[in-house]
Amino acid sequence: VTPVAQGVPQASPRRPGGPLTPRGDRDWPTRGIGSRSFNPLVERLRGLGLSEAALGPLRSLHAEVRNIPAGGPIIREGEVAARLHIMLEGWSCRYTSVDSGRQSTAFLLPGDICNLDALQDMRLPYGVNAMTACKVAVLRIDEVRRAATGQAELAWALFRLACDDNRALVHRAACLGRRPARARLAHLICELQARSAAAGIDVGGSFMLPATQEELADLLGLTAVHVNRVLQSLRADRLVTLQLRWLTILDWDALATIADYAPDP
Amino acid sequence: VTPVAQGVPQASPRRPGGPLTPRGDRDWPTRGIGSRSFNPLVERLRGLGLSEAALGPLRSLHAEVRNIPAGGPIIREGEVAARLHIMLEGWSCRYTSVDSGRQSTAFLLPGDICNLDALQDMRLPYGVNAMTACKVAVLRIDEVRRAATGQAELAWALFRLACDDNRALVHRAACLGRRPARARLAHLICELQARSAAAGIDVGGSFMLPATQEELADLLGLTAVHVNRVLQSLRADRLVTLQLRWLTILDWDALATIADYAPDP
DNA sequence: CGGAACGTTGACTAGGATCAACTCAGGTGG
DNA sequence: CCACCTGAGTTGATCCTAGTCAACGTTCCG
Repeated sequence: VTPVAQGVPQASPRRPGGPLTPRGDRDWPTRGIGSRSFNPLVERLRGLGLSEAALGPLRSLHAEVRNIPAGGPIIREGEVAARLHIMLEGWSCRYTSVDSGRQSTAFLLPGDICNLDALQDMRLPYGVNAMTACKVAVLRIDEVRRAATGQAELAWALFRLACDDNRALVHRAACLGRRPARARLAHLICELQARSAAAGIDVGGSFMLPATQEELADLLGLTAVHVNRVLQSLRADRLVTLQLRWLTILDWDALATIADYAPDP
Repeated sequence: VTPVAQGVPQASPRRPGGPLTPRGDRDWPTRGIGSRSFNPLVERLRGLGLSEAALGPLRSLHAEVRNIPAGGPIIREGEVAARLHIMLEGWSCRYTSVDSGRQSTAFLLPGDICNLDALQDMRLPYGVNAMTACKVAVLRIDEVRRAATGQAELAWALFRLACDDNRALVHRAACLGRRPARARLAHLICELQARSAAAGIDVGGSFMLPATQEELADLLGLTAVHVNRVLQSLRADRLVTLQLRWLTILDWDALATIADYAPDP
């Protein structure tokens, strides 16, 4: 075997210490319940320009906060979800199992609602898994429904959120169906960079990417091995750096070109 | 060339006469406007169990009816859509263009709303094309918005519709990302059969499938050539028949097994 | 120390794309 | 009426992207 000199720093899978909880802890018996009386759904909707008056009925709702260790389930697939889950901290992914593995349909970041459609039908066609240690707000669906009853502005805002989800899915489907692996990965990187920046958790062109290569593969409709290879090629082309679960974009323009990435304004 | 005896009746692309308008007419100058004062949105929402009282505000809306010839555009991609489109007759497809061709995200049948999310953002990331001659109801978005203002039950129903769309998209993404061509096609056939049956436009195991192989390919994330081959293999296995744009399922169980199809109850 | 999880790399395979040719039916225009 | 064109379907040959299988390195952890 030739001692390949890549020229680009290789990824070292484990960071010595950092913001990310190690993946090893697959023991999630303790989901610490730190219940307070604050409500992230209110914050999320306020961000959409909802009036304080419209938010009123939600205020009284009690949100439980759950801590889920990395790798733990937030929502089990096929579960009848009696609760609405909202990401507070950490990353998770929404996935659907098919015969040959799983397909992720979204990465969920702080502020994202895991199972919005459970308000309409509690039988979910997907599961949600924590990719890092997560803090998740949990509200009882029946309570949310009750609070929303007769609240037109609120219902309209939820409709809005569902439409947003919709667009993201349309986009993802288009990528999965018609784009080669390199473009898909490049696009994902651009997208996550933008989302991290929007969430204010990036650091000048760099951001934390806690996903395993296998988790990336699940989202991209590829295998982990192939994600690895494509990633290597992006590294070789000096487009990105990924080490210690921290991704840096070296050449945004080139990457965006490959990705055919267009941020929506 | 050997005169291959397939044993299975080959598809003959053109039916002599039937319900389907020929694809040839790519001349859509005349979009006959037969405006009446009826409202399909009301019908669609009533189907969801909305009360008559809640439907009231929508009743006054004026719906225009447009006739679109086969192949014509219902909504142009990238258009800023000032109108909501609802399928009345015929089939259309919602697609998104990407560098290498187009990806369809849904086939739209009578009753389906083409661009529900336009109520939230009129800049659409997709277009809609008529696959057969279509009759489409058209409502002005600003009017619908105005009529919906303050109507909680109505907004909630729209939210519901968006969530339904959402599930379909999640499912499609999973298929695109993780299933081989044969399973995708088989699944699509099962799905369309079910939708046709639900719409009451099937005839005992058979239904009209007006889509071109290229249009199927766009939805399935394949090429037309490959769709053809897979279709041939399904025919050879005596699972389906497709001729004159009329599809018959010969062995539902086998097909559903290949497709891993599970109808939602 | 041994095992688990993750990343990396190589060799090989296969599913689907690409390119190209040909058929067939319908429509058009000379 | 026929020549020609177009759109759709079919088929073969070939290529290539991505999957599969396998081995190995590393780090972390019990």
